[in-house]
Amino acid sequence: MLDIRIVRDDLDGLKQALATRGVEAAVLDELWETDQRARAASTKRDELRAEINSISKEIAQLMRLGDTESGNALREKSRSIGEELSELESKASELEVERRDALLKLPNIPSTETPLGSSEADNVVVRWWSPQWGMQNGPDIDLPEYADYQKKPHWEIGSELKILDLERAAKISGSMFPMFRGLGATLERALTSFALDAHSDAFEEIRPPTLVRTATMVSTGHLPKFEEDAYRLERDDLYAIPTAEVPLTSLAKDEILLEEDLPMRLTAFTACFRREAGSAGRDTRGLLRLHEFDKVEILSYTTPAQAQDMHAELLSRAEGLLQRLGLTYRLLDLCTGDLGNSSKRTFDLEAYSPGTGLWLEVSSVSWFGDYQARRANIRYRNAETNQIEFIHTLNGSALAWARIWAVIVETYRQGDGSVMIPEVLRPYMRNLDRIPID
RNA sequence: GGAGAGGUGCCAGAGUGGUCGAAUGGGUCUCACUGCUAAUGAGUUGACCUGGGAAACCGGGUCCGAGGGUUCAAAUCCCUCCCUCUCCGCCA
Repeated sequence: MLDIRIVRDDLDGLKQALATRGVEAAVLDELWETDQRARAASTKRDELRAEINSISKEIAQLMRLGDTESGNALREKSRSIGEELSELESKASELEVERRDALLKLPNIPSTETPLGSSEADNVVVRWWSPQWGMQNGPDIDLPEYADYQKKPHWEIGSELKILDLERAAKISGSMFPMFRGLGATLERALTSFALDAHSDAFEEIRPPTLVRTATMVSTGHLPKFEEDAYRLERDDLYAIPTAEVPLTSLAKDEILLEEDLPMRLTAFTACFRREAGSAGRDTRGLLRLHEFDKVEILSYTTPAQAQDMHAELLSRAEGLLQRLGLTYRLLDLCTGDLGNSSKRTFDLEAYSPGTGLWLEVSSVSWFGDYQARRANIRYRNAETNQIEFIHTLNGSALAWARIWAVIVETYRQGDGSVMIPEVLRPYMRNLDRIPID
């Protein structure tokens, strides 16, 4: 959520900033108008309340003195003001709700460093990395050479090795729900332990709930605008989380933190649920797009001053995992048109899938400024000024498993059809070195 | 799911219709006293909205789990919901 003061103080600047993400100026004009009316109404409401408050005090005094006659006269007066007041109260709260709803639907202001653009085609490839060539800057990519036996899509490898059973998963839950079996399931579990251990030097491991209240979804910006994307359990008014970002961001909801406790670093492994409404048929084969997948998330609460360094830290942690897994990836700086609603700046990491020839998004590392902190009402006391300020939130996937699983089985497929296990995972897989063809 | 008890400021805890943003104790911070620590004494200490002011600050409003209602007036009475605890039931 943006600070309403920006609308009041710099409407034109805001129009310009949000135009880069497709917000029309008229929307902001309307919000400005609503704010003016809301403030006028609440000022008037407060005046009437003040009057009733002081009359009530007078009545109390008169009654104590036994002057019931004057008291009753004042009662009558207060009652008639009360009628006027209740009209104003409902008008004011209507306007306040209208203002809040409009404000909740506005996206964040992009960082000045975020590249301008209107769609994912305008995202900037910053650098890429492969085990063969190491780190390279710039958008021009020479892919490592892949053998023909690596160019088999993971869904074929998965059924060949009996480690992925999409048919039976569909029987159980429908399409786009995966089921891993045997060493395929073990691989998922190994990835999880590997990642959580990798962050354990600085991050507190959390196992949060996966079903959350409406307010929790609003805090991160997933509601009210993206209702269609979430699974909802209507009967109990709960939502299935699309990412661990949702519960972790609300961990400190309504709290005032001490500056000395910042930055806070949290990591969590959860299943993630996405309806993927509107994306039917688009890159949905195998594990490319799922309704349910596992992910390890890293998240941080910081002061505004710490945010930039933390963004770099989260990014390098996510990249570090990809490198240790030996997977080719590239780093994208998302443009204003492709940026997530709540984000000021986002880097995506895409791993290369030799089996499909696609770059698969496996991590998204975002800086949200105080946008989510305002929604969740998470603040801290600035030790220097002693003022209470909103914190900044940042988070990133490290990493999203189903797609990583896919890229691993393709990348590490051998000539004989078996899949080599990346060395860093072997301790988590009973020291096996390969998934054999049986 | 059933029965009961409860949710008040940083913490504990009083307060059953007006003088309550709220006693008291603890904590915090400041000052005094003391050779140091401790102890003692005095003072201090909420958030949010809004108007004024360059600012310090001043005025008004809201907030006693949340939302609604009764009343001239609600922490206090009524309704709904949420949460916590105890017992019972069920259960991994």
